Amino acid sequence: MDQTDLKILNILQDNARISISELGRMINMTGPAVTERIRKLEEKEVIRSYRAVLSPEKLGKAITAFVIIQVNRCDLFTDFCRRSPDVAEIHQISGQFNFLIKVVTESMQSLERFRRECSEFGFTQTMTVLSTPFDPKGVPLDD
Amino acid sequence: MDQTDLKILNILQDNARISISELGRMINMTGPAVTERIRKLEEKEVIRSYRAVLSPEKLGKAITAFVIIQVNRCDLFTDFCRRSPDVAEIHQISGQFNFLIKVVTESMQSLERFRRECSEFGFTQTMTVLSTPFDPKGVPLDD
DNA sequence: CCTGAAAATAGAACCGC
DNA sequence: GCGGTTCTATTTTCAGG
Repeated sequence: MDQTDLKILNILQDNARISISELGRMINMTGPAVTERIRKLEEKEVIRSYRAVLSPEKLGKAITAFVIIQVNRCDLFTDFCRRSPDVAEIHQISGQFNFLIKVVTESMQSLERFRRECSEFGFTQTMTVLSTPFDPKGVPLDD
Repeated sequence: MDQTDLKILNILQDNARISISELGRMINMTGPAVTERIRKLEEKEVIRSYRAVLSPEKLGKAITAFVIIQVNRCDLFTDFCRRSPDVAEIHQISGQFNFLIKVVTESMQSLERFRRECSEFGFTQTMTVLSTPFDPKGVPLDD
């Protein structure tokens, strides 16, 4: 894991669809050398995946919210979240509440429906997202 | 925005580095047709970006936490977050706390340092991530 | 890590529906 | 508008050094 790898990661983090040859040009390296480095970074799972980032609002999901919840049956709740199309992320956390989940859903109605389902598992608190000042950053890498 | 677009989005959401021709094969469409649809989806910003998803832990960022905070000077705080390398995400939220931020940082020490900096802006509460049962899902699209 | 040739792909122009 | 075809330039892959 050297400077070159960090450069590659920084570029792919910003533009996952760049061609290998253009990436190579940017860092003065030939295609095969870049390909091999990327292969190793994928193998070590430094790179986990390549994803297109979509706009939920333009796909009928107007509401984003974070729900924290205090549950007993952790496995059951995790399974419920895995199956729920409204759950985008789930994290087990320290503190009074033991899960924080990110919900992306159609409307306030569907959010409320979801929250009610959740309350079967424990006490919840909902924080609706009003705005997101800037797009999620990737992992900051200094090369 | 039809079934075909949804199929394309689903595929790119899962594998942003797939070749246009393979994508075309998967949905029985020629390359140029796929390219044109993707171009329009990018233009409409249904597709916002293509990103490589990296493992923070494998890049020296062992700790993830969510911090909620009650601030008065919103702009100042947002600028602070924009500049901080520890802030991965920021959301303005409803409720007692008005911001929720996702922090990805080296260690508990650096998290505590960050939290102290934050407390200049207002009352904070930190929820450290213990585990993430499953990787963030994309936007669920039924085609 | 580079080179070089073969295979695959992407992009542009154009056609028909 | 929509997608298909063809042709060319570029890219990717794989062998070998």
